[in-house]
Amino acid sequence: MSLHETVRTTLRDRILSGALPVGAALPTTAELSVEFGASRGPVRQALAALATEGLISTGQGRVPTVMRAPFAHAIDDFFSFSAWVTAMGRVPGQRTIELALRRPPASVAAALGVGGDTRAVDLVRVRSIDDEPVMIERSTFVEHVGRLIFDFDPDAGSVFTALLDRGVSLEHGEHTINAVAANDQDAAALDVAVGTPLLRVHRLTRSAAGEVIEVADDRYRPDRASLIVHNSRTRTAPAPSAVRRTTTEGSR
Amino acid sequence: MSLHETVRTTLRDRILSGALPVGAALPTTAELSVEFGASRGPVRQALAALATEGLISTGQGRVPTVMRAPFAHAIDDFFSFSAWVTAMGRVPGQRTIELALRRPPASVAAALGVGGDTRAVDLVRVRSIDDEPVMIERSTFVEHVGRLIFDFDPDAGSVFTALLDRGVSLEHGEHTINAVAANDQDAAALDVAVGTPLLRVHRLTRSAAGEVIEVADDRYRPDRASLIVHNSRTRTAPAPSAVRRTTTEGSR
DNA sequence: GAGTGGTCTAGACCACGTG
DNA sequence: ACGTGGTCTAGACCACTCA
Repeated sequence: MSLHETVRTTLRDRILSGALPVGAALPTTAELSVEFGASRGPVRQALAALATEGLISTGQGRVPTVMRAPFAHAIDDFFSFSAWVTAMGRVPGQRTIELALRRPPASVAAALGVGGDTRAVDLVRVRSIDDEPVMIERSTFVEHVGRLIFDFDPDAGSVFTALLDRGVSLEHGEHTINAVAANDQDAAALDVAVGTPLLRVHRLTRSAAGEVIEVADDRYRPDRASLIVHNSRTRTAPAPSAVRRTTTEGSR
Repeated sequence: MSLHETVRTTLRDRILSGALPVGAALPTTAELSVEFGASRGPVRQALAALATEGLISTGQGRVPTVMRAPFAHAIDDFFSFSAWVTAMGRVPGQRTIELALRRPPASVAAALGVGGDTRAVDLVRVRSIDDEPVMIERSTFVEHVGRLIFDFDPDAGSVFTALLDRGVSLEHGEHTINAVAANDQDAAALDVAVGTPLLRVHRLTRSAAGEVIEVADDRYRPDRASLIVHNSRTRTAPAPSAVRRTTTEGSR
């Protein structure tokens, strides 16, 4: 692990453990440099990361202060339902409704960046926490990645990590969030009435090279799951939070 | 503007203008250093920021590549409805339904971190784009900030920027996102039927010092607005995206 | 005014991807 | 093998906060 990662995870652990309670001041960058045997560069990199996580508050001339404790130390688990649930100490579950290789509708093909006559792999699953259904996930993968799913059991665990293990690059996510009424399939899968408001997340997953790998439509029972987004004003941070708001009706 | 900010905004403008089309390779850090007369430090800081914005894709040994064009150059406008709409070239509007100084319910008082007998300022507004209602916003401010709102017209424009101008520190936002059915007031304000699914964003705004300034409940018509969240896997970036997912039923 | 974080430089080494 | 980005150092200056 690189030096700035060590500093970052160490400090996060101290906040999580209560050694650094909410409101407490962190050591100065100079002190941290001595403690970790590092120069100020890596230390500041670690603090900047914690600031954009929303754990600490920084500012010129001000001593960094603990703002809140992390739910868990997981961060980028946005990508993996299983990792997210596991990090919370709950038990994730999944039941596959459908796994098929077929020609996607034109809109999905366009999102995937493939021609209309190219086949793709559809995967529909119900995801659960402690055996209670929480989300219905409709994914479409580009063919060369989707074919890998036929080689393992999607009910066994995380498709995301299984694909990573097979060398698939899944680096960037673009999530468009809004609300929809449950349709017949949603209602049956999530055990709610038709028309119940659901939290809908439309996901576009890209490789490191920028190629679209997956297009997905996830629908959550809002009484069982929410999304939390933290952000700080740009100000001085090396990297801003990656949040943007948009209208649906073709804003550009 | 600091050097890394100059590099960042310049590159973003080039992507937005099409000078750097999607898929194009950016100049190497060495070349950018020469161009801007900077060392690699600020250049890398700028590239890292663009990567967490989701505009470019980076990686060890790989040349940074343009992934997508920004909707607009606005970034942290998550905080300001007016700034967001304006950045899209639309016309924001607002109509105040209520502005009152009163004792908040216990749950809100707790979120604000004040005692149950302390008064706070409630502000309920309908926000619109091009005269079409898009969102109903129910805010509660701590008293010493909320009192400032009585000094200006909340229908005139952005309360957010007006408060900033008066020296109020609004730095961190924590947004919890889910879906709800429209109640009577929602339905009337947004011109939808009662029970229509709405996108609900519960917002906690904090000062730089970590004090809670505002608690808000924003409800969007999902056919007119969505949220977009970009994130990349932690990997090498100096700062991760600040996104987290959570269950609603008291996960911690 | 003292001390803090924010910024920048110049140089170095390493890990990785591409040709 | 080469060039790339990723990381780190040592030192410097500035802007800001706080006592």
